[in-house]
Amino acid sequence: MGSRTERLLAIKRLIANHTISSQEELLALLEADGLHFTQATLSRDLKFLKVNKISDPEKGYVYELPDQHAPVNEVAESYAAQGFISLQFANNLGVIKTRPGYAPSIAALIDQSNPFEIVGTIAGDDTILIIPNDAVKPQDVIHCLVLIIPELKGKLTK
Amino acid sequence: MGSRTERLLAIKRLIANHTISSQEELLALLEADGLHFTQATLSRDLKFLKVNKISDPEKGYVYELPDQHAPVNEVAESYAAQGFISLQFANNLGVIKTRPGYAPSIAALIDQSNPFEIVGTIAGDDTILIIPNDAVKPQDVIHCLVLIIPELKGKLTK
DNA sequence: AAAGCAATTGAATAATTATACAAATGGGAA
DNA sequence: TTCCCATTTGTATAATTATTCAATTGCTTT
Repeated sequence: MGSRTERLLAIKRLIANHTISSQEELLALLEADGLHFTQATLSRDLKFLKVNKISDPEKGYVYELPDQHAPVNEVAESYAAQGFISLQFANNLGVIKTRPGYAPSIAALIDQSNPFEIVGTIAGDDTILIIPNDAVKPQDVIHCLVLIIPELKGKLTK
Repeated sequence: MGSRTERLLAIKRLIANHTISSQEELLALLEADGLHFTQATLSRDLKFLKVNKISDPEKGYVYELPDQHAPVNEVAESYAAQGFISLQFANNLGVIKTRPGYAPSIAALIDQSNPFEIVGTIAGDDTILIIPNDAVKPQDVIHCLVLIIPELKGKLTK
């Protein structure tokens, strides 16, 4: 079951919280989390996640998650954030309630950043259905949404 | 003389204008420009220039220049741009004239982004002296300043 | 359940990038 | 100039990352 997804989530979390400069190093952290696999797989995962390697004053180069925070203009983003009302989960499906008419624009933001955690969204007028990937838990979806629309931070209860 | 600097400038220019995914590839472009040296040197140069390698939909990963456009807040930037009057060169020294009192804040922006082309700046009240690196030509300094303060584009005559 | 197919993975290895070390180069100071 | 010292560079090699290929795993269909 969800082994690959679980691993991908762990990789994202580790890169977000640590300063890591090689696959070997990341591999060790994953081992410590009980996830056991090889460098070849990790190399493929990093490529899949579009992880970048950027200059770091301390460690030369370190891994960095791509900007989920898409290059969409900020106006669209704060407009969308304004329409957000709530997020709830039923099993692992997410349902966002918005002010009337806001659902499509918020869903568009999510679709554009296209995180692997979310397979797709369906927007009506004031409701969005979020379909998470296998083995992705509500908490992961929430984490993801905050990266996409920073304004949501705080509005999303755990 | 100025061979290293010339090479660094060429590397920046090539990375800015091409989509390059390996040192070997970059090396070939430099050869085409008449610059001849080895991969080891290139590796060191890329580290020196803090060039990043980021995910690219077409070529997997490609080199990207670091944001000279520093993480300073945009307010400071547009404020500074507003005070700019002119830039002139005497030999290879640059002199920026600003409205009274603006020199320090503009100089601070330049200092913060710390491009290798500029060794340092000295700001009075309405004048900034820009001291370029060996072999760096006015055109390179101009190119550099536009990256740091985009608002200057157009205001800077070649 | 068995067959078929696509997706995932590991082991081995290829390809790429970084570095140790020695040689060369480029200024100053005497 | 000559000596010294620091910087830069190439060669060879180490370290790191990507990929090939075969094996395995997971589903779907029959």
